[in-house]
Amino acid sequence: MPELPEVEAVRRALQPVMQDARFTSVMTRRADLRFPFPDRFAARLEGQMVTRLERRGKHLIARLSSGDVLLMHLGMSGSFRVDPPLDDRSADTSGDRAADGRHDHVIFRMSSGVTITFNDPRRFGSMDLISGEQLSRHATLGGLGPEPLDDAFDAAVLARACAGKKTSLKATLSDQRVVAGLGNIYVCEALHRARLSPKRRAWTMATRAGAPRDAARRLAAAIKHVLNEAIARSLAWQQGATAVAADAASFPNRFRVYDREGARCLRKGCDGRIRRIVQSGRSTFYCPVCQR
DNA sequence: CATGCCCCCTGCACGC
DNA sequence: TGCGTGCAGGGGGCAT
Repeated sequence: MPELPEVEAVRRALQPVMQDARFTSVMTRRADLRFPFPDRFAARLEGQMVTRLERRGKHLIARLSSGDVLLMHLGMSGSFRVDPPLDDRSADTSGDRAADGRHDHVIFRMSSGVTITFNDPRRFGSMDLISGEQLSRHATLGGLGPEPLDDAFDAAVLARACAGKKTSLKATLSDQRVVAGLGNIYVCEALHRARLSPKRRAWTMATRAGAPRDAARRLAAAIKHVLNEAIARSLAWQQGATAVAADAASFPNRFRVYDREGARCLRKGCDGRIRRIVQSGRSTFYCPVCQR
């Protein structure tokens, strides 16, 4: 389930092979992912150079020399695979890669000779091609909240976003309009690190007498911490893998609460056990002892 | 507007 | 061993 850290790791892996390279050929192997590919998708990409590969929340944004913008989303199961030019490949390519080509939906051949393949079993991912003009008033991207790793995102910003919100902290942090890029896993992790209950009402983070409460400070810091840590881990893992992986949950033992129902809380001095509840139809993992 | 819920889809962990 | 069932979740859309 790629969230911000995994998408950022994918961006960094793709950047050297995509940026400043042209699309030599583009092949889609079905008519849609989450929604249909736009008209003339391949034709509009071919011959264009990627001038920048950016990330916003969980979205990948490739700016093209034509002025168009290629928007990519990994959904829940999307990943990219980078294959070197044919004559550079070793004879034995069996083994390490997710060899199932059944879900290879898009194949980019770049002017550098590399092939970039988008694989997505569940097809919750998407690709869209829009003009730069459309990008500036894109409903979803335009509505995204701040980037949590930017300096501009701090306790005061978070507190302001929480002001007046009657919903839970879990639902609030999962809302991409509040802060961009968090998903189920890192919301759980950040709340645990900040010692805040996922059930707590969001408005309790709001400023008091103009200053952010301690809880808001802890939460903003915890969000940054868990994301930075996860990015480092994703990058480290990538080094040893052929696939540009995007499945956070496939890393064993990397979470302190997520998917640890019934296990001991890992906070030093806490003897709680991790509980699983359902909020907005999704699993929440937390420690009822140290998270208040 | 805010909020909650359903749905899309497939792989996988279960239970029998 | 094989089959059925239910669950996982990002985000868009819709009902309340």
